[in-house]
Amino acid sequence: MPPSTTAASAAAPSSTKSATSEGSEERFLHSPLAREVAFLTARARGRGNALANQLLADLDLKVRHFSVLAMACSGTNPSQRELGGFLDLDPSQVVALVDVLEGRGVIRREPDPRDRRSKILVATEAGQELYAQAARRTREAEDQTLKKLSSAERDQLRELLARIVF
Amino acid sequence: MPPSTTAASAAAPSSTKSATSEGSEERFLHSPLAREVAFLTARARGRGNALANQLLADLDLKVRHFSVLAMACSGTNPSQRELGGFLDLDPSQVVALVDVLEGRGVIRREPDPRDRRSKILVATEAGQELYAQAARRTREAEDQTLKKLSSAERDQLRELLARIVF
DNA sequence: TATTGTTATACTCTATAACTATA
DNA sequence: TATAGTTATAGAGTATAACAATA
Repeated sequence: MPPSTTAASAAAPSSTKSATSEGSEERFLHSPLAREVAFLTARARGRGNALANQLLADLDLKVRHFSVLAMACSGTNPSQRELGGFLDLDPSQVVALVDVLEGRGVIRREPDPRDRRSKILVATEAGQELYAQAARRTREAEDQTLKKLSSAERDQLRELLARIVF
Repeated sequence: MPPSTTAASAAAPSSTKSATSEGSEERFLHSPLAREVAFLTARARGRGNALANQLLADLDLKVRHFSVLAMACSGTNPSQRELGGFLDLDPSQVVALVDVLEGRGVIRREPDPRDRRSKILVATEAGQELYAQAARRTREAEDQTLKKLSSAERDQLRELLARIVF
């Protein structure tokens, strides 16, 4: 998911919300916009991202960094270019994210035997451990996000989403 | 998708992509990340947003403006605060978006009889027309995004997404 | 001639705080 | 005292162009 932007606001304390703002949700449920998949996915990603960023905060990670770390831990040995393509990240963004994670010693840039221009991303020992902790938190975030769905419905949602994005 | 950000890059010409980047998608399909709903919704929102922004470009609209216009046309008479809550927009962002749309003469700020602090958003005649044209384009974008799904599957996806975000 | 990673830069989007007018 | 809208500002996130090394 990309990015972490809407994070803070969306996941912010809901304690201070006014009665008016709260009750209006129901009123808007039948608006045409509420039926658009684009709107629904945007909202889902906003909420999900916000929650995940919140749960990852104590590891000093954001979703965007987590995604890179996850791919470095996946055993697929992605090049920076490939990673950017998969995560919808600009090559320059990949550089910045990898710099941070490499600076923390959790991933490494390794030379590609097939192409000396390319750099393969792999996780270090410490990276695998950090990923294990982080993945626990993102699983918790997902579980909370999908709490209204049964196990079968969750699989169904995953399958439908995968079909439209791959 | 989200707002417009990832737009350009994601929807950009795919003609120049290297063979390596293209083929790697399949290799990453079995990575843990590809099974996370957060990742899938992020990617869906990114692609959808990019495509919608592209199709709305000739109307000089972006998804974020379209969303505000759509709500102003919905007959639900949202206040700016309510709109921000529904669209996950900061109050200050709402001001900026409404300024633009009001400047174009497609929506109006009307006084709230119940609360003189609040301002109700409604569409003008021109706004309704612009919305009609824009909605045609977003429907086209959605149709293209969901082209691999049957009608029943599309409804199912909408229903599942709605359950987790409302 | 084209591509990978990199850097620098600008632009968009988002978040924060402070102000006003109402409540 | 709290809320709606506004303003100004800063910060993330993202996109663009140009460059060196390699293909």
